[in-house]
This record gives sequence, structure tokens and C-alpha cells, in this order.
Amino acid sequence: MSAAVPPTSRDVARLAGVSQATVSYVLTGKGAISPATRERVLKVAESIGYRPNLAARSMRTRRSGRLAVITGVVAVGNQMRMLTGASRAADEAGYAMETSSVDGTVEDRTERVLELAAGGQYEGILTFVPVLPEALSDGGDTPPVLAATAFDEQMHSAGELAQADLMEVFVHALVAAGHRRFLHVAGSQEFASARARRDTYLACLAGLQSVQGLDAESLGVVGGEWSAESARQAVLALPDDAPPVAVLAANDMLAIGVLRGAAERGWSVPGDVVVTGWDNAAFGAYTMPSLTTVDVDFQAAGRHAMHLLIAALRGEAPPARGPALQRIVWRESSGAARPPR
Amino acid sequence: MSAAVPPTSRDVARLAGVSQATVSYVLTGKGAISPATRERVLKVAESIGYRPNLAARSMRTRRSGRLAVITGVVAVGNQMRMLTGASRAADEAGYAMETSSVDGTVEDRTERVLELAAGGQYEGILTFVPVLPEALSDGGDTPPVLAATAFDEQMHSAGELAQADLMEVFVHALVAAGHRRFLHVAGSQEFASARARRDTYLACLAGLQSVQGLDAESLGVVGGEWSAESARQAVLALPDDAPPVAVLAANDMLAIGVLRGAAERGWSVPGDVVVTGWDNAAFGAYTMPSLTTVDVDFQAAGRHAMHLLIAALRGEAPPARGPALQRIVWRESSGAARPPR
DNA sequence: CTGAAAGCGCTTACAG
DNA sequence: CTGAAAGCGCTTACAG
Repeated sequence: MSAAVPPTSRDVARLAGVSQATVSYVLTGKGAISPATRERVLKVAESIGYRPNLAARSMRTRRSGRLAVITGVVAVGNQMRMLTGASRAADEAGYAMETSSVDGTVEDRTERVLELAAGGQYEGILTFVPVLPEALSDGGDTPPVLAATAFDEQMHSAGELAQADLMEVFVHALVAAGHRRFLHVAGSQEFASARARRDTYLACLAGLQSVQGLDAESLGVVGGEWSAESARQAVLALPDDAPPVAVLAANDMLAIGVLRGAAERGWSVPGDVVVTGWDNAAFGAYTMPSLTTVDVDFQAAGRHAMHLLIAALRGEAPPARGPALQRIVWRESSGAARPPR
Repeated sequence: MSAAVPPTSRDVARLAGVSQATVSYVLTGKGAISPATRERVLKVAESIGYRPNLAARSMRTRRSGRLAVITGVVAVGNQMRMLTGASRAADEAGYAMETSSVDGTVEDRTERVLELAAGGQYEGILTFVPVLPEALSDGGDTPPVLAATAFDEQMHSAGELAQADLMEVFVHALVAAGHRRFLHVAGSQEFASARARRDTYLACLAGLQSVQGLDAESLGVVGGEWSAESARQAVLALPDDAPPVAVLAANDMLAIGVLRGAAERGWSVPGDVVVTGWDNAAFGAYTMPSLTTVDVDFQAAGRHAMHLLIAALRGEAPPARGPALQRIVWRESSGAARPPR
């Protein structure tokens, strides 16, 4: 049997025979309240199942203790890993982190972030999705809004995730192992990371040909979406005399599609075809052959982004960045290619 | 250059030369305000970048338009899919959905849910993680709190996700295809779904032996965690004369570990060993061989759970459940086994 | 069509 | 050590 409406601190006060102020002091542990009164208030509160209305409290204190992270509607696995890192960092700093997903155009998303920032429920906001710069704030009057996206136009703050330098390392290692023919299976070009990998691939091969005068050849850039099927199709569409060829896929999902496509064509990996991926997906160590890939420490990126936000809202200096977030994991699919020394 | 503090409706009123009530009527579109006044208020609001404080509004109206979903700290991929479904359903019903992750013991989680429910910021709460029944509510005085978990002790509401009937279909199809030796690679037994799959496997094989008198044999239940590595190790530990054997893995991640282990032992799949998975992970169609598995419509489950919540908070009758959420996807790894007719 | 006033549930100087 | 009062930023009867 519960009341028709949740009890308030006023109810507790009345029942305990004290003022509402006293209840507040007891519950926040701020005033100096006699043990006896304290006891009584606590007992009453407990007995009627009183719980403070956090919205009301935070309207008064302007401190909600809550931080929001904005993600896309369908957060990809990588965003999940970032969320985990961000969540832990928030936790450690004593904040509750909540996630809000947004949809639609960049204007829609910007509007929603602005709304959340002004809404008064969050002390700070981190967005993993691209928004217009106008939504960003370092926290003067309004709560700080930081962008930490590996996926955007603007490469704000933690955009280090989109770096594609290691693509060059892949190519050079493959060249050193004797490979001369290359193919890039690209990801969705809406993603900065996909564009960076593609651009680096292109630049690197151009460099090989013109600068180093190597007879390296690119069969081109194929794919263009983050699906294994598109990668498989790209391989099925290759000419019969494509092998030997080194296929650099923009992520592991594409790479497994390449593996499958090669198998369907009767090409052996890493004999006829070598393959590299990106992201170090959980399945990559167990495919046949296992995938050479780039481990990206999304958790650390999420942690760091959250630390930046917390520093901003506390008015502290932004913490220094940790060690590099990317690292090549050499496995079977790249054949004899080895790390440069 | 922005003010030291965000503008309020009072500021707008003063600047527009009207009362705060008028501003409110204009912004909520409720009162009957003359077009001229309306225009002026809107213009002022726009010019000073006014945005309503949602916390204050909802304190007054007791309507926040926000729903919360509780997930574990590290939401597994399947939870993500449920979130997507839930989010869309909330959207369609005009609610904003936010996600809050909880950690710790079941008591900790229960406390946190209770806190959120009383906090006054949400009109309803859906939890994907197990909590004590005391946290659940159908929404009398306090917002409704529903559990929709495929992963819990208690199998509340949408627990249909944990059903393992199809495990029996797998076994029977494999028997019909001539298989007599079986192995189950189990998932983490903290999960209702893992326990159900294991129990069904055991019951089914016991039935084959005693009831049907078949010479079917179980090599046992191995594994016990959701990692490909544990599955691989389980296969590496099998006796040399294990094949031919049918391996029923509790999910696709385990199944890919089995595939890898079999390859390392030089066993062909589906020749020496056949394998089935569960969950229809994205990579399953691209392994060599591709994985026979169970497609689980997590999105639909998330949708439905959200519909239940919305019905509860509106005091409507709960919507009927949709079509079955599980369906076997036959692929290469199960060899000749085919759906029963 | 518009305004003055009360109140949502809290917290916090300020008196006493 | 405790209470009366004001106020956080809104909305909503109630008058006019």
C-alpha cells in the first residue's frame, strides 16, 4: 500500500516534528544536527520510503552530479568500448554518466545537444557524434560540451582515434616482404577514420611509385561501406589474375569479408592474398587465418575524453594525453610481413 | 560573449516587456497569445539564446518526456541491439530515451534503480540488468519500473530471449543427419540464456539415450565463459578420436573459437566436426565455413519491452507480443543437417 | 488577450 | 542546535 504520490521532505519533517530545513541538513549531512534529532529524521524517512527528488535538489544546488554522453542511435561496437572507458572515468570522479542517443542531420543533433546543455540536468556533456561547433562550449556560463569523436568532420579533441599512420607501416612492411600489388577496401567515407585510412593508403602508394620509383601498383580503392558483404563482393569482382595481391581493409569486418571472398575464389590467404584489418575486433584472432590488424584502445580514448570534460567543468587544466592509442597486432593474414625495426 | 549565467524566461519577459506567464504561454503554445506579442517574445528569446530549463519545467509539470534504460556497465553487443529497438520505440512514442549504466552487486543496482525512479527526472524505467523485485513497479505513485532482461535470475517479462528450444531442434536435425556424438560449449552460467541452452542440451541428449534408445553420446559440457579462447581451448583438449562430433556452442563467439580449434587440430568442418552457434553475430556469415546459428531479434525484443513500459506509464493494457524472436539460420558449419519438416 | 501569484521539492543563508 | 523564509526556473489556475 503506497501513497498516491511519493513522499517529500516536507512529509518527513511533519512526521518527525521538525522543520524541512532540519530534514535537509540531516540528509545532506551539512548542518550540525543533534544525534537524537538525526536519528528520528532518518527513522521516519526510512519508514515512509522517502527519497529525495534529485531534480528539485539540483535545481537549487546547480549540481546534479550527472554527465551526459551523446552517441549515435546505433552505437557501433567501438563507441561501446569508448563508453565503457568514459563511464569508468566518470565513476571514479564521482559523477553518474548517462547516455543519450541522437539521430538525424547534423543540425538536428546540434539542436538536441544545445537543448540538453541548457536543460539543467547535466553538468557537462561529451558528444561522440559530430555536431556543429556552435554546440561546443568550454563551460563558461553553460555546462561544458566537448566533442570526442573518432567519426567526425572536425577532429575535435580526442580525434587521435582517426589517425591512420599505421596504414603506412602496413604498406611498407608488405613492400619489404616483397609485395608489389595492393588494394584498399575502404569504409564509409562519412567517417573521418575511413577517409584517413583511404587517404593515407593513396598517398603512400603514390609515394612508392613516384618517389621511390618502385613498381608498386594499386588495383584501386573499392568498398565504401562498413559491411563484410561489400568487401566480399569487391573481392569477387577482382580479375582472375589479381593475385598475388595485398589487401588493406579499413576494418576487421571488411577484412573477414575479404577472407571469405578469397576463399570462394579459391585463393589462399596468406599465400595468394594477404590481408590486414583495423580495430582488433574480438573475432579477428580466431578467423582462419587470424587477422593482422590495428589495436585501437577505445577504452583509453573514452577515459581520456571524460577526463577532459571533467577538467573543463572543474576549471582545471586539461590532463595530458596518455600513450599512443594504436598498435599493430601482427597475425597470420599478413603472411611474412613483419614489424619494421 | 555570453552572459555569466544562462538566460531564463524571466529575462525574456523583461526584455520583451511582458510577464513571465506570457513567455511561458508562447513557448508551450498553450495560452491564446496575440500574434504580435508572440512574435516579439519569440524574437527576444531567439536573440538572447534562451532555452527552457527542462528540469524546472518538469518539476512543475511532472512530465519530463524522458525514459531511462538501465544497462550493465559494459553492455554486450546484444544489449546494444536491444537498446536500438527500445530507442526507436521511445522515439516513436514521443519520449527521449536515456541510458544509465549500473555496476556492483544486485543490491547496489537495485538501490540505484530506486534512486532513479524517485529522482523525478524519468517517467518510466526499463532495466536490462537483474534487480531485486522490490525495485519493480507497475507505476502507481512512482514511475513504472520494468525489467526486460535476457540475462537475469528471474526471467521477468521479456525473458523470452533466453528460451533455448531451438537447441533441441539443432540436436534432432543433427541426429537425423547421422550424428551420434555431441559436445556442448557453454557460456557463462550467470546468464539465464547460457543456463537454458546448457540445460536443454543435457535434457535433450538424456532423452535421446533413454527414451529413444539411441546410441547418442555426449562428450560433455565444456567452456563456461563467453570467450572464443575458452572454446578454442576446449577443442584443443579433446581426445584425438573425438571426431566425428557435433559441437553445439552457446553463441557465435564460442563457435568461431571452435572453428579455429578444429582447424588447428587439422579437423575439417563440417567434415570431421560440425558446429552450431547462437545469436547470428555479423561475422558468422563470413567465417570459413559460415556458421549455422540462431538469429535472435534483439531489436524486436527491445521494442517490445519499451512498448510494455509505455503502456504501463499510460495505464494502458500491455501490448501483445509479436512473432517469435528466434529462428535458425542454416549455413555451412552444420553440414548436411537440415531443418525438420 | 495578459498579468500577479502560488507552487513543484528541494537547499541555504540568516536569526535566534 | 533548529526554524522561518527566500529562491532555483518554470507552469497554471485565477482575475481582469
